[in-house]
Amino acid sequence: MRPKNLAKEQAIRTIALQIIAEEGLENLSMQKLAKAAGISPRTIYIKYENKEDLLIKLYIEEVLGDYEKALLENFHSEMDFAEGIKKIWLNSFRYLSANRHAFALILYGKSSPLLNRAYQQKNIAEGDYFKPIRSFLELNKVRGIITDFPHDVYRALLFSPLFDLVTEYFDHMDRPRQIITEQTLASCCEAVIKGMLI
Amino acid sequence: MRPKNLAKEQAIRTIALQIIAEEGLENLSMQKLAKAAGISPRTIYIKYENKEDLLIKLYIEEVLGDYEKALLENFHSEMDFAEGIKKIWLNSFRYLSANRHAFALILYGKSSPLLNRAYQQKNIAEGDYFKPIRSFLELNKVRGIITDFPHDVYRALLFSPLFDLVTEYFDHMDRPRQIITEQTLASCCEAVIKGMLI
DNA sequence: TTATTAAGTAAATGTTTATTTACTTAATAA
DNA sequence: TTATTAAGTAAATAAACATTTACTTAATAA
Repeated sequence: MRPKNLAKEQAIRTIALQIIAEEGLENLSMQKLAKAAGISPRTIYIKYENKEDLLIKLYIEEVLGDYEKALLENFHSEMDFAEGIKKIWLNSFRYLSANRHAFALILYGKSSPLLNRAYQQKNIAEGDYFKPIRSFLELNKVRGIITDFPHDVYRALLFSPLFDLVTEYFDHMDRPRQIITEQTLASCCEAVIKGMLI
Repeated sequence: MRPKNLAKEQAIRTIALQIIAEEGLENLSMQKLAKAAGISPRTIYIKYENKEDLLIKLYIEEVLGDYEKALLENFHSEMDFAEGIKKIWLNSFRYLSANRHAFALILYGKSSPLLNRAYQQKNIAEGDYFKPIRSFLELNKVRGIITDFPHDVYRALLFSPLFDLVTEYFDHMDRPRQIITEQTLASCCEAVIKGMLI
């Protein structure tokens, strides 16, 4: 039996993310992807059932999976609160700024009904969101270190300003002056920490 | 000369937003839109040059224009800081939760390169973002009430957790239990205020 | 060596796409 | 009343779309 060419599978993923980041999800077509990856359209269908399957697997398994791994590096539920939050922010920023094409698909995950639905289903199956972060917050809540908010509020405070600044970071990179730095990010992180502390 | 039927123009906008919210921007086609609006495809081209023009005008002029108006209702640059922020949050929440189809396009504004570019160009032409909010923040900064952050950080803290919670609010409405309330939002708003105060 | 089998290709499929053509309608201004 | 004109329609166009068909290739196992 002829073995799979893993470089081709990788090319499909890489080029798909590139097209999504540069031209938008609404301009990704199977033929364009195949041509840009230097393969036949049929080859995409060896691994993926159809276009929706490709997008969902790319989003859930590849992109979110990788991001989750990077996010939690050297993070532990028992860390000091401020240290833990700073670790998450720095891990996120490092990963997302080094993977701007992946970041583009993460952003689509918030707007596209297809990807959004896939994410909800994953959460129903695997639990709401990154477990170590959930228990970290729970721990600091019961210890009386942070205010008792619903988890949605913790998540909103913790991730959304960070994502917003990463977007801004890329926008500025494409223009003359670059305003957002790791230091800007750190100061925003401090504000978030302050807002959560009792 | 035959006069324009304004109801048809309105239908194009309303139905376009509905399709984007329910099926995604990537599944909006001119023919689907025309059929759903009960008009001929040609009629869309009376007002809009092409599909991109329709999307950009819908986003920049209709949706963002309306949101900006709603946002600033009864808001003044000279307001007390906490009062001002709460006003913005409540105005936003009221508008966005009453206009979920518009909100869907606002979310695409953050992911779609087409809409994102249009937004940048609007900002270059008209100034970075909502002017009264900008001067409100500037005023509170020079008065020593809030920490001196770059404006991108203010914006990230002020708007992105709010948007995140509105998304969550809609998600929960589609499922059995509704968790996010105006009160949840208010508690997140308090955390944001706390994080910004000196 | 050769039969087997999945990987992979090029080209074709039928459908959907954005946009246009050729025409009709409904109002106004003369 | 009627000529004019933009609004509007239905149907057509050509390109692009997702997916499949029919075939070839490259490895393994016998």
